Amino acid sequence: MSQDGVDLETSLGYLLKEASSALRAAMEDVLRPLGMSVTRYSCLELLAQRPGLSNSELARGAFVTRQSMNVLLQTLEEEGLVTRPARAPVGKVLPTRLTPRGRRSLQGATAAVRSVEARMLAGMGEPEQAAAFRALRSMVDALRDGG
Amino acid sequence: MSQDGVDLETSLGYLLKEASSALRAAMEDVLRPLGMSVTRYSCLELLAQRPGLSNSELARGAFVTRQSMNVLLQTLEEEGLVTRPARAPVGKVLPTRLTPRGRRSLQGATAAVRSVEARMLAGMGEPEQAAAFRALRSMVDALRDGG
DNA sequence: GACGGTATGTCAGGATGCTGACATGAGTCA
DNA sequence: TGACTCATGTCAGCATCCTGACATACCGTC
Repeated sequence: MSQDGVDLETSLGYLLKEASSALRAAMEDVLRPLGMSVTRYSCLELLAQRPGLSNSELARGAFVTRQSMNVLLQTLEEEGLVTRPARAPVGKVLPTRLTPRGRRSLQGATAAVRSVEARMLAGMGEPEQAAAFRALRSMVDALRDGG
Repeated sequence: MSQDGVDLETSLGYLLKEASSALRAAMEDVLRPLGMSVTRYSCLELLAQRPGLSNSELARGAFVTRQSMNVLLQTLEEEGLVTRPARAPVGKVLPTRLTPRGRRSLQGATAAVRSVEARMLAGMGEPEQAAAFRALRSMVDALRDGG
C-alpha cells in the first residue's frame, strides 16, 4: 500500500466487509478439499438444523435468491443429498429434507467450519464475543427497518 | 420461518454474514438511484483517499480480483472518471487517479453511504462501537495468519 | 551479472448468481 | 363468491465475478 488509512481503516462498515470476506475465504479454503462450496454447505446446514425448510426459506437463510437456491436444490436432489416431495402437500411449498447421505456429507464440512469459527474467535474472551454479538445484531436490526 | 434458531442464530460467523449482507443491500439501495454499484463506489472512494493506487491494490481494497477490477477501471476510464498513464512510469504498475469528473461523481455517493453507515450505528454508543471495532479486527487478524 | 521468487497487467473461458417474468396457491376483505 | 394482495416455484436471459494462463518487471541472493 502506498499510504496508511485515512478513513477507510476507521470505518466499521469497511471492517465489517473485511471480516466477512476473510471468513468466507477461510471457509472456502477448508471446504474445497471436501468438494463443497459455502452456499452448498449453508444449505445443508440449514436443513440439518431446520428440517422441512422450503426453497425460499433456504434462499433467505443462505443469502442468495430463490432462483439460485432452486438450481442448487436440483443438483443436491440429483446427487441424493436431499429429498423433496414431487407434489406440494400444501400450497406450492416443497419442504426439503436431508437424506442420510446428505447428513453424512455434511458431517465433515460442519467440523471444518466449526474449526474456522473457533480460530476466528481465538484471542477473544467470552465477554468480548458477547459484545460483538450484540453490536452486530444491533447493526442488522438498524439496517433492516430503515430499508 | 418454521422454527426459531437452534444454533445458527447463536453463531457469530452467521451473524457476521448477515450484517455484511444487510449493509451491502442497504448500500445498493442508496447507490442505485445514483447509477452506481458498490464495487464502483468502493473503487472511487479508494482512489479519493489514496490517489495513485494500482489496479491490484484497488482490487484487494474492494475485495474483488485483479481481473474484475481491471475491466471496471477500463469502464471508468472510458467514462472519464479516472485516468491511467498509457505506459507504466516504473515496473508494470499503472497508478490510477480520479479526474475532477470522477470526484464529482463520487460526492453524492459518499454522502449516501455515510448516511447508511450512520443508520447502521444508530443505537450504539461510542464504547460499543469501539468494542465492535476491536472484535472485528481481532477476527480478521486471527483468520489471516491461519490462512 | 545471472537467477529464482514474487507481483503485476491482461487475455480467454467458464461458473455462479441475479433480474425479469409467469402461473399457481393461500389469505384478506368487501 | 370474486377481486386483490402476497408468497412461492420455476423458466429464460444476462451480468458479474472468478479460475487458469501468459508475458513482463522488480527484488533478493548468490
